[in-house]
Amino acid sequence: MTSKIRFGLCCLFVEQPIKFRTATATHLLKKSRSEQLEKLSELAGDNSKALLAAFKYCHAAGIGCFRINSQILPLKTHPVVGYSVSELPDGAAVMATFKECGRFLKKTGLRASLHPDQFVVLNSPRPEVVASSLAEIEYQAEVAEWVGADVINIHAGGGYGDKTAALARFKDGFARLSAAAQGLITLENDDKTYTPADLLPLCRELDVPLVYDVHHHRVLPDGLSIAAATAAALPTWNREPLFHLSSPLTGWKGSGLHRHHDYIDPADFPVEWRDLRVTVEVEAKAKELAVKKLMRDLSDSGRPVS
DNA sequence: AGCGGTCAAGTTGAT
DNA sequence: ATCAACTTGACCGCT
Repeated sequence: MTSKIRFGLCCLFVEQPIKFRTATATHLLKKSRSEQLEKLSELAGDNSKALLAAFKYCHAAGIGCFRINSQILPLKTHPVVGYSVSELPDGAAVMATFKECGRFLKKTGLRASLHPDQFVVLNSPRPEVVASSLAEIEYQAEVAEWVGADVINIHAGGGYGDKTAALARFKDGFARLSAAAQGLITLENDDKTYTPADLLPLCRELDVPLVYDVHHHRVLPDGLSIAAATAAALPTWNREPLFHLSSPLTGWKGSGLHRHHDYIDPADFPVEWRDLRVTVEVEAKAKELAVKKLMRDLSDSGRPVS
């Protein structure tokens, strides 16, 4: 049975009429500052309400975790149009709705996470990249505090031809985060550069949990079995462990390996995870339909297909 | 209403 | 050299 597994939905819906809005900086730059803030306030207000709807849907559907889009507060840390919520005309209402999301989370036991996107690179050799990355993480930590999210998951960054030096730089960047943000950061193995074996020593040293992405591990293996990587990842967590699962678009042979399928092939669900009490975020293009189908597939048979 | 061009940001690897 | 991929298409301006 999979009753102890909490499945997570990532950011979006395909069937539910729940939409998150955003804006482009190019468009906003044509407006006055007050017009910019008015527009951003409208988007932030809509998104805070959409987030509450997303939480309510997940809870009702038996989906145990929701990943919040980085653009929940659009362009929050943009160098020109960026803003603080208190500047927004409806800032107080926006914050109140986020805090209502937090109360819903606490009441229901739903979990929430954030995943800053590819532009957040704490180990970049370029100071301006690190600076913008720190700002983006601190913004997401603020949102996390309002809504009670307990994970801000990032990748270690680039390799730059010397992974040892690059991971040392990661530590420098991490040290510059606030204590609150440090307590939320997790590291995920990627499909290009950093394997679980690369990251586990760093995770242990910094007390940062490893988000074990089994798809990335299958694409970029390191000699660790799935069982070994799972067993090593679990003790890095001081809260419920969180893993990632997806299926390749075009099967495990040939190209297209890196791309995500609409749904999850239940055979890709590791048997090693079956009896764990963990969160598994489902990365699939069919979104809530894929999460619900996977839960159905795994419970119908009482066991993952193998 | 529909459609095409465009969108803040980094890094890697396939073509 | 260009560009798609990444957690994800959405928005704007034109017809």
